[in-house]
Amino acid sequence: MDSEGARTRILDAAEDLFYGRGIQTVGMDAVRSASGVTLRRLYQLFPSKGDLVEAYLLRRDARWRAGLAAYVDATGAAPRERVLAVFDWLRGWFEEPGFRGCAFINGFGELGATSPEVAAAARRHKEEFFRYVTGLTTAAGAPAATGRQVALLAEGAITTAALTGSSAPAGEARAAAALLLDAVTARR
Amino acid sequence: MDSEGARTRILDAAEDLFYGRGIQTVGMDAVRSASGVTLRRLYQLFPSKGDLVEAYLLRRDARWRAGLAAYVDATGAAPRERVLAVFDWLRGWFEEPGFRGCAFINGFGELGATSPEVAAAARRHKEEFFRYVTGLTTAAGAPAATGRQVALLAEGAITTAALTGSSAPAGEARAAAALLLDAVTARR
DNA sequence: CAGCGGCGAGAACGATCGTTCTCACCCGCT
DNA sequence: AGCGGGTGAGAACGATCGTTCTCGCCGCTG
Repeated sequence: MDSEGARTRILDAAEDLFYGRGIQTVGMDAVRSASGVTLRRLYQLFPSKGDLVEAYLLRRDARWRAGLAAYVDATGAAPRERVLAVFDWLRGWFEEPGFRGCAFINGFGELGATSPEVAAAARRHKEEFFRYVTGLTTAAGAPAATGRQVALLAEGAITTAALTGSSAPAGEARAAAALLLDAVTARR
Repeated sequence: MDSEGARTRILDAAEDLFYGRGIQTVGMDAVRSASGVTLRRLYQLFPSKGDLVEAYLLRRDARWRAGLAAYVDATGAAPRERVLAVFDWLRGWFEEPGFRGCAFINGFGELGATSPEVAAAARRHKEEFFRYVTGLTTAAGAPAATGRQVALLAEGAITTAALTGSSAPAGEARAAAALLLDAVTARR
């Protein structure tokens, strides 16, 4: 019963439930029974549901972006291929069982209007993602505007994949990104 | 108190509230007091909250797509400019006060996992939008794949504009769409 | 050994929400 | 005039949820 283990057990359960069913839909009791922890422990570690939601989003943001960066780094390819690797990673994500879109967009749609914390977490996540993609595209010799356009393609692919349940948008977005990159770096 | 007038008053209030604050956040009583209708009338016309939500999404889908199509038709320009007009219309939408992203993506994030009706409505809406955009791009001489890519750009612009509160994504997506169109129709 | 502080399990509380019911009232018909 | 059916306003009901409290138990300290 060390409190560190309980913390991650709780966060694991909360992530499964919040991401899979929505935040408002799952009650604290569901988190408790899924994590096997007692209700008192849960409230000791996360004094309110808002705190738990914030911790869930924070950890998911860090993991998501670290996973993407690790994949891109592992390709070790040329700058242009590193940009396109983002979409390969997205395809893999889309095909994971239980994929249900971007946790931050979902959370924003659900609570963005009523919870400033959730709205801010979603904004930070997208900001960091845009910054990361723009870093990749400028390394490939494209202007910053191209980075934002590539990020828009990724964004659209994520929500479209979630709605349609297909991973095809990853490939379509990837092809569009390649076209954009080539159109803009050809003048080197 | 004709029932037709009550119906639209209720739907107007429901749209304001559901879109502005989220579906689960607003109770039937809020819809009642905002519409000025009695609770009994409300349940006569919409026997359950799910029915009201469905009607809200249905009407919003029809209005949204009709507004877009009317704008594009009013430009009356060449096929290529008709595609780009979509993004001009999006910019105008983004700048409306109270803009909070796509009602269907928000609803899907909130209830997609628990309400098959909401999920289906969101899917139909995006399908119709993709079909419309693809129609515009094929009229401009581009293959169907380009249509889907342009739609992905629009999709990404919508959610990014909602999160950042800026209408800039409309312009960035528009420029990217122009590039895609030109790259693909140059070989005419 | 006696007492005490913390823990697990779950009941309890107060608020909210979707939905239905009560009750007084008014309208049109005979 | 009298009556029945529908209406408006809001109370009431049952369920759920976030949060806290109770109670019995265990291990530690003097």
